[in-house]
Amino acid sequence: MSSSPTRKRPRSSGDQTDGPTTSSVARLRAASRQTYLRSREAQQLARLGQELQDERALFGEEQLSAREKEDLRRKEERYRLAQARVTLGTEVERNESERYKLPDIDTPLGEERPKTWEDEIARKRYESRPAPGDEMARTDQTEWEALQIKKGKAALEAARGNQLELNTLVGRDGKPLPDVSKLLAASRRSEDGARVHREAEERRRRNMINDRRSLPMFKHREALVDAIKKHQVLVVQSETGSGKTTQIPQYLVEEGFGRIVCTQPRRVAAMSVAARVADEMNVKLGSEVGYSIRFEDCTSDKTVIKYVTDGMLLREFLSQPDLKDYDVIIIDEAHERSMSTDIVMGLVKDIARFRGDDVRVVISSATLNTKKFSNYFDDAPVYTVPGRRFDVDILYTKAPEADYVDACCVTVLQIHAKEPKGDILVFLTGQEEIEAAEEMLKERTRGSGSKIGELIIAPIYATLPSEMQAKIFEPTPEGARKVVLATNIAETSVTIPGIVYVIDPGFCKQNSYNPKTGMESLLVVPVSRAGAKQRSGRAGRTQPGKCFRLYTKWSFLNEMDEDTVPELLRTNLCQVVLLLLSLGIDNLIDFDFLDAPPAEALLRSLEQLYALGALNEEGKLTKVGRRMAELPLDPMMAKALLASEEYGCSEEVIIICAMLSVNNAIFYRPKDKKVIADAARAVFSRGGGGDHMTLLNCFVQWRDYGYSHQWCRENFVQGRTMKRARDIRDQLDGLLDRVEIKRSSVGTGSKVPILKSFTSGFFYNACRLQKNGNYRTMKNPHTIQLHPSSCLARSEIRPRWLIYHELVFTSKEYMRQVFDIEGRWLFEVAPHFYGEEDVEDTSKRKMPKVVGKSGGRS
DNA sequence: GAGCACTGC
Repeated sequence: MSSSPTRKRPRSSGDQTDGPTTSSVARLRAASRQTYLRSREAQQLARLGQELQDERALFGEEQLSAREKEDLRRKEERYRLAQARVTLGTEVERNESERYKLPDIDTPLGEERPKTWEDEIARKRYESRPAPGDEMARTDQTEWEALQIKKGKAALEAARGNQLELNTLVGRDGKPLPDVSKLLAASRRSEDGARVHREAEERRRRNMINDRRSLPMFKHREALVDAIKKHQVLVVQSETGSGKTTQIPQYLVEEGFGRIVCTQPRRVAAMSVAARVADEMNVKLGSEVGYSIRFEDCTSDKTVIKYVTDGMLLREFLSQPDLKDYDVIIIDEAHERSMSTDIVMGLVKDIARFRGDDVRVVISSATLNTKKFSNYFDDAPVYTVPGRRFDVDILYTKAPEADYVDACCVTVLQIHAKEPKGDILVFLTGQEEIEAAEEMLKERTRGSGSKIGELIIAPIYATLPSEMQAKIFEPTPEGARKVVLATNIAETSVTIPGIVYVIDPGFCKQNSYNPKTGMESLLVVPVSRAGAKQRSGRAGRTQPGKCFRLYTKWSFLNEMDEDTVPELLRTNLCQVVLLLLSLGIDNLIDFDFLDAPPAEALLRSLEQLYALGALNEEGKLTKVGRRMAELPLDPMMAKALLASEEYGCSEEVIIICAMLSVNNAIFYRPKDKKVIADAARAVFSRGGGGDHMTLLNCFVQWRDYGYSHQWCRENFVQGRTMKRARDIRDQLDGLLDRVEIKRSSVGTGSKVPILKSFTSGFFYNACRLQKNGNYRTMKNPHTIQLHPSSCLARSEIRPRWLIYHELVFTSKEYMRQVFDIEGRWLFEVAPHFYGEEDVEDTSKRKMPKVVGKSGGRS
């Protein structure tokens, strides 16, 4: 239709600054998708039934392996249950008494309540945590992380093209094999086993040594070590698969360098790389080689190579501003430009000057744009090591695509029909699109099952429960093809084996922060050229691949940004500013950032910190500020926690802070069980107090049930997320002494002190009900909506005053995580911020005036 | 009356 090469899309990056303008095409698309999704829900059950029939018809019982049979049986059971549920359907409320309930655990006073199997599991899990430093310390990680490590190892091997190693991690039946260490333990039971194991172990070691020697990095060993000896700061540029992360630290140790720290942007990477290096060096993980991540320090006095998350290293600056414990600091994956990496680089640049020849710095990046890093570090030399990856054919469309979800499905089907064997990875922006694409693909492959091979559809996004995420790692059966529908989680965080084709529509959801309004926006924007390259690279990990870009080459060259805007330039800086101040960096405007954030964002952060009492009039850190900086929380939450001491409810407040820290991923809401899931959730909201008390009730109930996984399933709560909240709660609990907060609890039924504590931290986020039913913020008057996920969005009564946890612009300007307060609390907790006249109950006096005026307002 | 990319301490 149009000859112009612009692509139709819901919102382009240009719209961001123009405010919430939506093109009519996008509106229509959104509307039709809504309708589609609604009708889809009704079809869901019928489809499951159909699926079962198909499966029975396609593969008779005799062709199935034991595992597939088991799967089928489960599916049938699920179908039976789902059908039974539908007949109950909307009568859930009334039939409450007939539904399955957890056994009553109330017991007479003074009696210990009987141990249920959940308790037993919780206890075992707890007790089985190995001490730090244990071999292959698989400590208190979630299944997801355990899986990730396996995957990380497999990916590492796959990147080296070593099929043998891969097979030792994933068996032929697709089940991940147990750890080497577990195999070892098992085989030790017999003499024979011990011999078999020894031989296998020797073979494995020989292979590993050969592997190390065959890495591209190996040829550069001497030159690289020399360069590091010669130059204080060295930038190493190399593609993934060259072995830089695992090899450089080993080379340095072999050459007699002292203690080495290497940062990683992700926890799992730090753990899996450390495990790999310990294995290669034939030492116990946690001894000479270790890792340190939040909740888990797996290092010892002997540790010479330590892998840490960049956020962790940032925290280390607090206790050791010159990092004198380390002789070499390696900043890996610098090209990702995570917020912590950027700050760490700024601080490392500083200590490099301060410490002089006593420290070595290596910046490691995968992009070609290493010039920037080099310039930043006073023209440090760049050492380039070629990577080892396979060619990827890049294909563009001739004309822009109007509906990229549809275009993705068409491309998938084309690949499936015409291209040789190999799995497909599709990048979409979010859960909604992934679900829509999944449906579309299922619809279109229905009935063609026998003509072309089976198409296995596997979605993956961060909030998908871990059991379902595991599907993407299952090997594709012979004759079938797997298509993975992913968010940008698959760009960096997750590596999926066997991908040969990548489909890239060129969009992703990106968060950006507006310091003026304090609003975050989560909008669909075009990816950068660097992002597109990253995506296409996912096709060439194990063999040559193809990448289908659903946009024109012209768009790629002319419309896309070179690089993704660094995170530091599009986030709320309060926490960063507080950290830098507590490191004694007072003049933030002059701090040497790789890319300096807008001065406005810095000023707004300083203003907020001042309002919270973290700074005094001179902009110097106060005692309150120093205590706040100790807490791994957003300053507002940190303030709420400090205030909780006064209100005698620190126990409750740390729970809520922990629950707020895990991102909106607590309540799971399957499409086909919305009603039940919502009902389960509503129970936690009884007793009022908004979303904050809902979160507290949820956690407390989970705890009362022995942190049971079964309880989570019953209540549509994500166990993985709760586990994380518990870890954060425990960490905060451990920090209470350090920031001198007494443990205190208000017990049940008393919510006012808790809400007042949060008001002390979040008074800036107060808003008031307008006559037209909307809410308007107190500062920077602005009309905002209650997010539909809030428990208050459903209630009949609209509270006069609300405080929100965060403001996010998606389709509208929404406040998320909200609780109701009394206006006078604002004056009570923040008299420096609100006048008495701001918060007095003006309903009687001013109402007529407001009514008269409200017609012409936004 | 209607919705949540991804990390990290």
